[in-house]
Amino acid sequence: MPRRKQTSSDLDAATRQGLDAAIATCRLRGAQVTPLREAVLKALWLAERPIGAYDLRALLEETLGRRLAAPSIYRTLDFLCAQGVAARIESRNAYVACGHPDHDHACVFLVCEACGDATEIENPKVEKLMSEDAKRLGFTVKHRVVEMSGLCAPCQQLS
Amino acid sequence: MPRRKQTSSDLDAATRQGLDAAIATCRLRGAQVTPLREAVLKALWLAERPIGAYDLRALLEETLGRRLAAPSIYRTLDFLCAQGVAARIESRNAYVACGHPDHDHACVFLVCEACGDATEIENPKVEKLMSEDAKRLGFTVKHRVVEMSGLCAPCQQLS
DNA sequence: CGTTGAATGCAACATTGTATCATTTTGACG
DNA sequence: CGTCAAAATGATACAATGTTGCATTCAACG
Repeated sequence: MPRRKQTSSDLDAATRQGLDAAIATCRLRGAQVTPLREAVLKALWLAERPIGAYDLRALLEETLGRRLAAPSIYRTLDFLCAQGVAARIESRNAYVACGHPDHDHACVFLVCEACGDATEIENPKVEKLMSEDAKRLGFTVKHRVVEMSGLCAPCQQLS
Repeated sequence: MPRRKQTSSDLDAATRQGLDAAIATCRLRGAQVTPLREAVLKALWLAERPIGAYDLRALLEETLGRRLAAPSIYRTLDFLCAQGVAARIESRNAYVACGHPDHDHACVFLVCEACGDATEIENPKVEKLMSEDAKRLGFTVKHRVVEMSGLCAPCQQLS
């Protein structure tokens, strides 16, 4: 009987790849990837869109078959965001798996108000311009939030 | 005894000017500027930095001398944000008076983690690049959130 | 005036996020 | 191995933020 990785056996190819890459990224940095952290990250990947901390908790309680306290969720999400393998969508109080964990970057999110989907893009020029603005003011940037809300292409067709 | 405008008699010049301009902007659009809305906007200007809805309520309860329900505050803030004379800082759950109400624009905020001050800048290039990204994806943008958190110049000196 | 839609008041509640401390797990080291 | 310290998790309670629904008041307009 062939042995398959427990972690990613029930995921499609792209998801498995992203998840495994994220885990590898954390490990390379010497960060502990505990079962809880892995489960939360996997749930984020499976959700495929931004999901609130409490919804995420409900999902996990289902799949893990046990109760999960709010602080555990938040701590884990903080960890994942700090590692760059997840991101918080500020305008939605929600979290999403991040597809580009390796290089330090500012994600730009396009969040559809209709379907809730979030598309993550990168735009180095935007980052550069923002950095220049900050530098001109002598401001040291720790974190960037760049989000657009509106209607995604598929949802516009429906209206 | 000279008659002075009640609204802005106890404000410095720049604040009075900004507040009056914001009120004028709303009126031009046919929006009602009620006493509550004016009081909230004035409090935002006086605060000079992002302030949470409940802190704002406490301030107003003090100056107005009466109780103020949470929904009243939120409705008023929603109105002011919709008019473009205030803005919500998503990464802080806070609100701030907006200095450029007339032209439709995406504000960029630099929020200092130490002193809490928020500097509002405009960068048409950033807006343009973001719009282009959205257009390329067929995404219709309704709202933009662009924020940077970190340390402002004065606060860096202290460390 | 009276009527109508907008704005506000009010109570209760829902959601989101934290503080604190006890307990368990992990990793390093002798 | 066994032990010890640090990290991670569990658990309870609570704080902060935001909303729903409905009653009431206000203001514009004929």
